[in-house]
Amino acid sequence: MARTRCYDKSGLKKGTWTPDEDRKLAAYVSKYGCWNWRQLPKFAGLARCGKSCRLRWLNYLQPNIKRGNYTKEEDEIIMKLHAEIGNKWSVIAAHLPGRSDNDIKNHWHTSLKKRSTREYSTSTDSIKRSSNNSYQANSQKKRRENETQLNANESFQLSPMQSCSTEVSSCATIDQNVENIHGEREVFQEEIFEVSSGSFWTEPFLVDSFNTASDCFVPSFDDHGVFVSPFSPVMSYGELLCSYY
DNA sequence: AAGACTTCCAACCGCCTATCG
DNA sequence: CCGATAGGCGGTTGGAAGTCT
Repeated sequence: MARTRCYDKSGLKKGTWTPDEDRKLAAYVSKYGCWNWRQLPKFAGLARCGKSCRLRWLNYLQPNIKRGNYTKEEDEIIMKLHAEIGNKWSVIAAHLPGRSDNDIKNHWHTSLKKRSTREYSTSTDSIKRSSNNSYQANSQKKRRENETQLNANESFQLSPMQSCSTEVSSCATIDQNVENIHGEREVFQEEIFEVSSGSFWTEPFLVDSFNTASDCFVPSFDDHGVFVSPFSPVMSYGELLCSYY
């Protein structure tokens, strides 16, 4: 399922994320937020590109992310929105709290697309019958699309999961105890990236300070070293990792 | 049992837009 | 205005896992 691990020309790692990388990223973003995705991996001790880190965080590591087990209601919402606005996965994701656009996209391509095609083919006859009203229907649909887009944008802005800045602020108010990750102190290859001298915004990430208390969300890990989300009611990242490792 | 084929999904890639100096 | 940089999005791919023959 996962891609093989390899390194690109600049020495950045590609492919499957290891539990260790997940811990580093989750711990860093939970504590400091995503202040700059391109610089972040450097400070988090990751040999990854910023985009890769961002994707990993948004799709798997961030709090209250849901995995698998789409409900009937969620399926219907996806089908309905897709029929209205097309492949606007981020907009659709804004209507499904806890679901990432990538996850929804995959779900669409793997199961809903076929279902949609089937339903479309069975309803073709009725569509033909109603073709006389197609012009009216189109203009109504366009209006709906605009409204949907506006609504989606509003909820997108309000969603704590979607914006970087809200991630930072919300993360900064949740309790942190990174020392409990894997039941041990996190040990990084790079002990200290730079001498600490000020606020987070000017201060490079001091990895060894994980054992200090702060107000961030803590990605906790159970005895087996798997991530346990304190938020997800459906499937924690720990459950996901359990299925892998 | 084993090879071929299919399904599923994590992750990458390239493009677009926004922001900043 | 323009170029550089960063974030975000949608399309696509690689490959493990499952199923079929």
